[in-house]
Amino acid sequence: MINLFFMSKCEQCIVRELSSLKALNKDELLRIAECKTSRTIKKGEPIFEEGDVVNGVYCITSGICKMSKLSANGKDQIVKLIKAGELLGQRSMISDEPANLSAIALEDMEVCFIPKAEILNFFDTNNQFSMNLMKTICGDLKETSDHLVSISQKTVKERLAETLIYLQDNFGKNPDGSLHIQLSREELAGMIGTATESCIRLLSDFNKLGLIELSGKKIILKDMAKLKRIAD
Amino acid sequence: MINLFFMSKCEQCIVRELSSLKALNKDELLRIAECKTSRTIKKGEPIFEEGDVVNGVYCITSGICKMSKLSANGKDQIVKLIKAGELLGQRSMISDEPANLSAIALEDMEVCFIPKAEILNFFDTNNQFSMNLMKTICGDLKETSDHLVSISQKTVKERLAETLIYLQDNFGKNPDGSLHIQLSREELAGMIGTATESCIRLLSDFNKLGLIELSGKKIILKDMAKLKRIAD
DNA sequence: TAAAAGTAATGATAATTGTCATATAAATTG
DNA sequence: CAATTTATATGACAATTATCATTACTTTTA
Repeated sequence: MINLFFMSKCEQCIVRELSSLKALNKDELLRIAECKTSRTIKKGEPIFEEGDVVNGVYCITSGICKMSKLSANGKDQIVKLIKAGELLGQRSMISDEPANLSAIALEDMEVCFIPKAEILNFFDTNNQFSMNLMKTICGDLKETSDHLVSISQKTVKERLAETLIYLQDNFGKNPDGSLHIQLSREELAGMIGTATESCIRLLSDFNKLGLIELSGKKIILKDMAKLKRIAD
Repeated sequence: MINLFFMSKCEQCIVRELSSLKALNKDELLRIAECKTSRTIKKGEPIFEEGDVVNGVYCITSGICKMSKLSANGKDQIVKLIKAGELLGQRSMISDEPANLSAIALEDMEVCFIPKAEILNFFDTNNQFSMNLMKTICGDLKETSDHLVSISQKTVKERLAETLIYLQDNFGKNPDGSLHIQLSREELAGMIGTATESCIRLLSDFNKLGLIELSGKKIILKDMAKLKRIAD
């Protein structure tokens, strides 16, 4: 009865729908349900940090987190954002290395932890699963390469426009039209790779030009066409 | 007899020694030897270009190439360098997408092409091979993330020092002590993500400070300690 | 609710980096 | 080998971006 309960939970889980785990059959899901542990993470808290040994994979059931790295000058570069339905920690598990990036909650989160042994077992016995995992990581690699080229070749203004569009496209907007994802100015600066003040200044410029609207912490994209033109 | 000949060639191949292919057994190597095609690429020529459909994987038998992407402003960002012993085109093969980056020879190269069907077959039947491939791609992902943070957070001067050290550590030096890999100033600028003139200027500065020595196209690293300190 | 702490906004200024022009050196070609 | 092209180097200047200082606004905490 307890097993059925857990199994049903994993079966209906958003992570199962969206991630590599969709290749798992009922038996395999049952095994996960039996070994997984759930955790709640509060906004601002880490799931794991750079250098931690992560002996498994985290499934994001709800919430959003940032994957970032502290650089020598003390600034936090956000490499990637992760939302519900995705897995976390796959790379360091496969490479058998400590985490290269910190994962910190941007809102309250629910995550499930699946131990490494379980995942590696599926990797060996379920080709569709390993192929899915592989494709996910390849997708990450492409995204990161493109991000690298963008940071390297675009101006801060272009990157800000690009990032605002990215945030709306990937995390949606609230009923009032503002970006759903809540980033501080410092975090937004960390995403585009610039100083906080430069980021704030450009947001003000965009605001004055009517491209966006700022009300408190909320950002509303007003002129997508022009933003897209700036972003290239 | 012909098969034995080819098999022996693949068995002794540097790519077999160094890449994911080391997991293949004699039978599997024989199959590769039978289906592979070899090619010579001259310096400056592409193996494939951004957008090309690459229906397999290239083994680099000799030579070095750059993986780069043309950005909107016409500059070529070098994302990665690849040398003998490595595989090329794995990501786009697995993602089933056109190449995201161009691969262009920096010196004359010898490459072997292995069709996709063959590789995917090994992927399904040889767990060690798929694990190796996975680890390679995970390694690439880590490297690219770190490169991203470096480009985003370090100054051009820091990145130049870092890149010069990287080039010496990974591609060695000639008998006269100069960097073995031959990059034009434009390419070096494309690696560190800056304008060609800025790159040239900083090389001159490093030269005047005695950190490096420039003689023609050759670059000799003279003061590794100081270069490392600059690179952080 | 008032004080404190943190976050956002803006000005002033400095440092970094890019662009354009031009000179010099090296490589290629007829 | 001279002529042409290409790559490297440098100067002058402009644009972008960072840093530091200050103020205004929000949120948290006592």
